[in-house]
Amino acid sequence: MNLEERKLQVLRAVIEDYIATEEPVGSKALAERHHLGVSPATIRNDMALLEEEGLIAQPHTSAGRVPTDKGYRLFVDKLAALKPLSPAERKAIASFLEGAVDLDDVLHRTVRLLAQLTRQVAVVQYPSLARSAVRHLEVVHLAATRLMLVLITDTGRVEQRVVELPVPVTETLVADLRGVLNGALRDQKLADAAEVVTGLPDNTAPELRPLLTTMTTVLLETLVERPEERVVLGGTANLTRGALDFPGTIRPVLEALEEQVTLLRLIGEVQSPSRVLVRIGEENPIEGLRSTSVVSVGYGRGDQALGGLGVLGPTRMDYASSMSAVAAVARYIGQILSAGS
Amino acid sequence: MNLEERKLQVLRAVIEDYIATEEPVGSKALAERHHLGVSPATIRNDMALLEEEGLIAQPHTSAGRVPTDKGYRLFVDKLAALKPLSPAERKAIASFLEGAVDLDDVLHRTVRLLAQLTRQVAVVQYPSLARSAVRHLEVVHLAATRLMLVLITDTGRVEQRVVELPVPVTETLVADLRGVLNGALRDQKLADAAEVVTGLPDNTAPELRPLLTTMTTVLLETLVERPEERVVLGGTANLTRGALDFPGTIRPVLEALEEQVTLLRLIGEVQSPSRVLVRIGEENPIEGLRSTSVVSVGYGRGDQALGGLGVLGPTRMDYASSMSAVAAVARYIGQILSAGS
DNA sequence: CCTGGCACTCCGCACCGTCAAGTGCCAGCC
DNA sequence: GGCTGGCACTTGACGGTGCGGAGTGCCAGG
Repeated sequence: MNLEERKLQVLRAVIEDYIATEEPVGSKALAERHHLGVSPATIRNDMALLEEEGLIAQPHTSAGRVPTDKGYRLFVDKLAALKPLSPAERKAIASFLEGAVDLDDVLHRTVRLLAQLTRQVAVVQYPSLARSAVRHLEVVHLAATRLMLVLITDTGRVEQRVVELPVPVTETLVADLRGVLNGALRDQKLADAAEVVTGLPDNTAPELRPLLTTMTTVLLETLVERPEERVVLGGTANLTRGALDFPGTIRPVLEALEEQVTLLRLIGEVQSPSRVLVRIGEENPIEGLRSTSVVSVGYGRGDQALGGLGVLGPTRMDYASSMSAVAAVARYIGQILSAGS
Repeated sequence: MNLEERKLQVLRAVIEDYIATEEPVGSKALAERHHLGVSPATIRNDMALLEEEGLIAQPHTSAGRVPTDKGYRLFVDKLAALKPLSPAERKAIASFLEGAVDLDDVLHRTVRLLAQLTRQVAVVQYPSLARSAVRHLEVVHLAATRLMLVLITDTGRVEQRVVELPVPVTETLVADLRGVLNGALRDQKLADAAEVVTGLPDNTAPELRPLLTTMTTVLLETLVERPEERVVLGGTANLTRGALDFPGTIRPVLEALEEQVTLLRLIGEVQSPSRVLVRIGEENPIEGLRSTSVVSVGYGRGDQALGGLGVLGPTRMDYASSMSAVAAVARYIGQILSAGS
């Protein structure tokens, strides 16, 4: 085995031991636990080289080595073999998710499952409204001047909005409205809905127009221009495990996790369902999460991403397991949402 | 001022100082900061008596005194004057909550508001389904053998459930069903819905019966027998403040907060909207929350409780402020839900 | 019944020496 | 050239020690 190769082996060994023990790892321990076939002294030389390259670092002179973000990055890119899930884990996924009664239920179960599987903080995004299609649009006549618009998507999301009208409307008018809206929007992607909707009032019977204009305004505003993206969070108790323990470190993380928008940036950015994205420490876009890593992936039907999900933990985490768990769960969710519920 | 009276003053002073400083408070400090008109020596005697009664305790010999759960209890019952909110706080409440577009939005804003106001963990329960009334019941014809039941309550909750049918149904049949269900259930309390619903199939046209039976089963099962009570949680980052800092203490709390059922027990138990309930440390029904206190109250329309909300923090918390904040927010929510949205 | 004084207790902190782990470097060896 | 054992050096962790301060309980006197 040549030098380059062995250096990588050493890096892998350092990372694996560090993940297992949470303590800086020294040359002697490495030589014992991994059969690299060379002496501690040689390993020391290799480590010195790795340190020069910025892949590992010492907390202080004469302590063991600790992987740097850059080291983890190399590890994830080149060295981490995807760890297939154990049969027990596969079974856990299946049994955990079956029996969910609706979308809320599916996603809440998912987040718990992920948190349990990876022993980390889990985040799951609701299927993006923009990328869902309209399955049905219901208009409910709550009162003379008050309607409720209920949007049901093909991913099972149900969004509602109350609309106050300037003038009273009759039940038959509402029925007409319902017909027009459904006819125009059914099976349309919400992303495409904007133009369909704006053109609507021009092509309909005059008596419907004022009403239709009001409704389309609401539709546009609440569902298209400012689509409500939601996320579910779970497993925060896992933050108290491990090196993130002392309070100064946990705090900014908890604060960041309270912001919906932050979470969305974390896992909601467009990403393909097939590629797991790993953000390590400083690579993270969000201040306060610079000491954590995020493993995320999109889920969806086929190659089309409907939303994202992922886990968050200390940079010192088991990337291989997390990546495969996240990928597996995303596949399941994709299937469930395709089956329709 | 007689002895009994002064002892209580001393207790109050101990609690106030302890809350402010988070450190055991000694006789000398008390004599200086509060003008009790007696010397430290006298206060020492009083403190010895208070300690005998179990109201305060010393962490160790020759340290200052710390209030016990029992001490806090007495304080809350007898000594804590309700602290009226500052105008700034009132304004914050109003501006925070106005502009909410739907129930989800109202409750999410509420939980953030409470967390911010009290600088503690906040919990808000969705209006109980059982105690809400049906405003509208929509049946959506998704596919030949698949219907979606959408329940809209007078508190703004929208619950949906997909129902698979054994046989295909026509659109007109669905319309009839919708009519029957709405006619029977509109404005009924969900708690009373069970008997109304069970009697339905007997009194309708024969062609509707099988369908109606299926639907009523679902209705009963999902909405009446197992009504989904939901809660929103916020401000967990506040746990990292103060004496709850070291990780061993924070962990069980975070774990307890992850359980929906636990949260429900915490604030969802029937409680009148007018009486603020305070549970101090060991009084808490939930293992893992024995080092925290919970301040909760019901909110609703008039005297009828629709749900609960509250805050959770270390036993060493500002009970007076928390109680008034919780009460004030509950009043607001009650109003908003009564106004209807 | 309150007060000042006093002896006592105990924690927190700083200091210190020892220990073990780990390193870098060097000379020697294959 | 590359690996190895040996060795001197550095440094944090740990346990013991001593001191100062805060706080107490008790007592005698007003």
